[in-house]
Amino acid sequence: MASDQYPLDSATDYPVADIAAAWQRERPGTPVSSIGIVTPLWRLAKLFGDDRRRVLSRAGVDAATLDLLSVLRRAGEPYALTTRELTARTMITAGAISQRVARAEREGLVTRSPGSASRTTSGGESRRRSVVVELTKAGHELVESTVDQVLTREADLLTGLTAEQQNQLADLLRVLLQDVQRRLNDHRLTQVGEPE
Amino acid sequence: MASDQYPLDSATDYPVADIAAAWQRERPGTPVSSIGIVTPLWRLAKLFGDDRRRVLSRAGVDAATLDLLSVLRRAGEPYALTTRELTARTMITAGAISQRVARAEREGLVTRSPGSASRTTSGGESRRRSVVVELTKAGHELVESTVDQVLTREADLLTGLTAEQQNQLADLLRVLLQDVQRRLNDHRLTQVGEPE
DNA sequence: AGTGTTATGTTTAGGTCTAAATTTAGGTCT
DNA sequence: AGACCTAAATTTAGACCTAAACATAACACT
Repeated sequence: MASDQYPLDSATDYPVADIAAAWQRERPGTPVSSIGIVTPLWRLAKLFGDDRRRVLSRAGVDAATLDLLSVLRRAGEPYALTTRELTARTMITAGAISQRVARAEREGLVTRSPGSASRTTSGGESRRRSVVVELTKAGHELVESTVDQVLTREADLLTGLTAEQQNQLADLLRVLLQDVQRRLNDHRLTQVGEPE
Repeated sequence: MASDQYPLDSATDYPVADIAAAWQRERPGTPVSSIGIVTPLWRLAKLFGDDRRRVLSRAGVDAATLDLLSVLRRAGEPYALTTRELTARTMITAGAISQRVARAEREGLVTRSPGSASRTTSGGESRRRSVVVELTKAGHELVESTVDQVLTREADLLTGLTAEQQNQLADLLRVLLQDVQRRLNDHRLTQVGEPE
């Protein structure tokens, strides 16, 4: 049976509201105000992530690799970016990019080549050492054959909200994301712990 | 320098809107409607998760362990639950729970003991074999000393939204979460791929 | 009681990530 | 040119997770 393994229905019986209530009961005064947002945010991210992984496993790819390929594909011709640019667009560390690229290269989905001979590109940005990652034919095809499937699936999962609700939600998330990013760039943990 | 490593400012320069636009440009017809919700959802979950991890690393705990301890703490006296109950409340697989508990036990934060002699508990639920995980004094103290810190920090990160916006967002997320959970329980991938 | 079934837990293999250490190439300065 | 500097990329160690295989205790039924 499958339901032994999958926590698909997990936490269904433990609504987010109960968590805040439990803290209040156990530790009156606990600042629970964030729970109503942060917890469902995590749960939804997990559900969407797990679902995407399962959809992609049929195509023989993992979500991390497809993410890499998608960034390259979206960049448009010639479907090539430096490692540095990949890091900037991907929310993961440079080390993780290295590993992603190494895996994808091993599978023939991308190629890696020493970046252009520098010599200050047209602009003025002195690209030091750089590695250019480029989509191969196989990589390109893999994106083409899976992206619509993934995005269609995810759109389906959102149909529980009306179009208007979806717009509202998207707006709120956009605003919050921007603000949180700004905050984290400013005081990066500066005042959280002890005065030093 | 630290900013080499941390992708804290990551994707700041690549707004979510650009992703959908890029797909439209590269592959007209791609169903991009979900991107405005799913992508910021993931980014926010990652930002909050990374931030929590950093806050907790000062206290010498990892987020996964604190999550386990918190569930036990919130359950109230006697701060003990079976592995099965933990799995139900935690959104991760039974195997992962085993590992979390093993780690926490190794650090003296919880104890594990063979469950009660079954004998159909008061209700009618015939608890088969079960393992009871219980918070130790050290585990209890660790929760007490970190929870407020974590929750306060997260509430701070949300202050970019007005109280009303926060309520709206929480409502939408609650509705969506419930609906997505229901959908995943029904057709678990049933009609996604090829007809078989 | 004996046998099969099944709920429950644990282990293992493989994959991914972060943070920190390390390597390497391009630029700089004298 | 030679020594230094430093950005960029990679490697490594450790943590965590899933999926699947495995182990085992309780139950049910004859």
